Amino acid sequence: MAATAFSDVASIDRREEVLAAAAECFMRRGYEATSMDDVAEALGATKGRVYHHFRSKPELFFEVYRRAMAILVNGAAAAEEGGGSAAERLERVSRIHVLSMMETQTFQRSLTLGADLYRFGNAGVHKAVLEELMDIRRSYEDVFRRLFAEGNADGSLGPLDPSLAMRTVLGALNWVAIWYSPQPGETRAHRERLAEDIATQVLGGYLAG
Amino acid sequence: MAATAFSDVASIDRREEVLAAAAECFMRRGYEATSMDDVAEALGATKGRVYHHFRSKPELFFEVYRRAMAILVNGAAAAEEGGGSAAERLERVSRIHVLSMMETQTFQRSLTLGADLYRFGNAGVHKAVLEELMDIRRSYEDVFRRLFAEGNADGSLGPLDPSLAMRTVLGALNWVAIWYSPQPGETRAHRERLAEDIATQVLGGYLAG
DNA sequence: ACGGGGACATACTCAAGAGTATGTTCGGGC
DNA sequence: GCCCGAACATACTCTTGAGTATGTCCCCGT
Repeated sequence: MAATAFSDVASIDRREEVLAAAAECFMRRGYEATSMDDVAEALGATKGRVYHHFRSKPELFFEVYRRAMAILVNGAAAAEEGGGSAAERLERVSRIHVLSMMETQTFQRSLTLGADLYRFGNAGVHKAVLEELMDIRRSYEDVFRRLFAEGNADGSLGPLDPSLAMRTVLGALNWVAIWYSPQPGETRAHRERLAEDIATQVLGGYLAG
Repeated sequence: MAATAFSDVASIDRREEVLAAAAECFMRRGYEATSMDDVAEALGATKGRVYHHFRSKPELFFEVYRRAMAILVNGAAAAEEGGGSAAERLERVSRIHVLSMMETQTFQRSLTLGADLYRFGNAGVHKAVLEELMDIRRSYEDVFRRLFAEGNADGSLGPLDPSLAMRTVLGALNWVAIWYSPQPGETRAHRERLAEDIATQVLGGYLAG
């Protein structure tokens, strides 16, 4: 049983490798431009391995997307636990968000690709799954919307339209995944510092003044 | 001669139609997923027409990109002419930027696609052209960088890192092209009002204060 | 009125890529 | 020691799509 469990873990790791390679490829070439052979080549393997773990290209992509969203949702939940004013919680959530953009960049990039895919997804990709993915996205965005509304109520944030504020703030934060490129010799402390700077600057205009 | 000139104008318009259709397709499906047949179908024509005006798919895309950048560059130049403090000019440039994101959304979306293409552009697409396009982009970003630096000097903007500020602000502004969807019955006045709101909110955190 | 070229349409070629069908290997349970 | 299934690799099929080659229409100058 222990051996079986160990084997399962190893198996999961192998699947994880495929997922990570796929995220890398999707980030570099986009969804359509990425071939299953590309993913396999990034693994030093062949298509057989990829198709062994994932039924199809859309399913592979959806898993990458789900993983990316899970990272964000878990991060936000952890950041909200500490309590404090809406502004304080918003600041923590934003910092973790930026940190995720930097440290799991390849996965996070797939979020934009997924949104594009949904916007006018042609046939082939299952509408239902995309709908589900967009729901996850929306509920995550609601975290920000709610925090802005709360800040409006508790006075820690200035008067504003929560939806518009959410969009501009998330825009600035998400953009990090686009321009950020990890520097050689960079430590986690560097990234945390950068994330703090960015969050502070971005939220500066929304604080109660 | 007048007839010839008139004919040229008509000819240019026909080319322009292809360009606009291509921008629409690139926005909806992305670069790779867009086929030349898609563009033709959007025109109610065939590939023959597309290839008559543009040598290849990359060249077609590059033209869309160049057009998008030209709109931004011209807008920024016009917005800067009025003079005033760095903060005032920055506010005007930002407003026009957002307005362009909304009103020429299909073209503006290609900018992100182009950047992605450059990041790890595989063979086929000419590296030299992409390099040129990125130079245009960089010089446009320099407008913002310079305005932040000026604002730092003239005291109209708070102390900040111009490069980081440029990235966060442009992130928030560019994101508009991603979520914005024109509403039926929407007028230009609505968009100008929205652009003003967005620019004001985004820049709020950077003003001297 | 006619010859030529611009502005397309039609009909191909050829390669790439998604998905499949069928080996092959190798470790663990009996 | 044998067998079986997980975890791949190999070798196909079949469609899609970029690019090309060629035909057609029509307007414009001479």
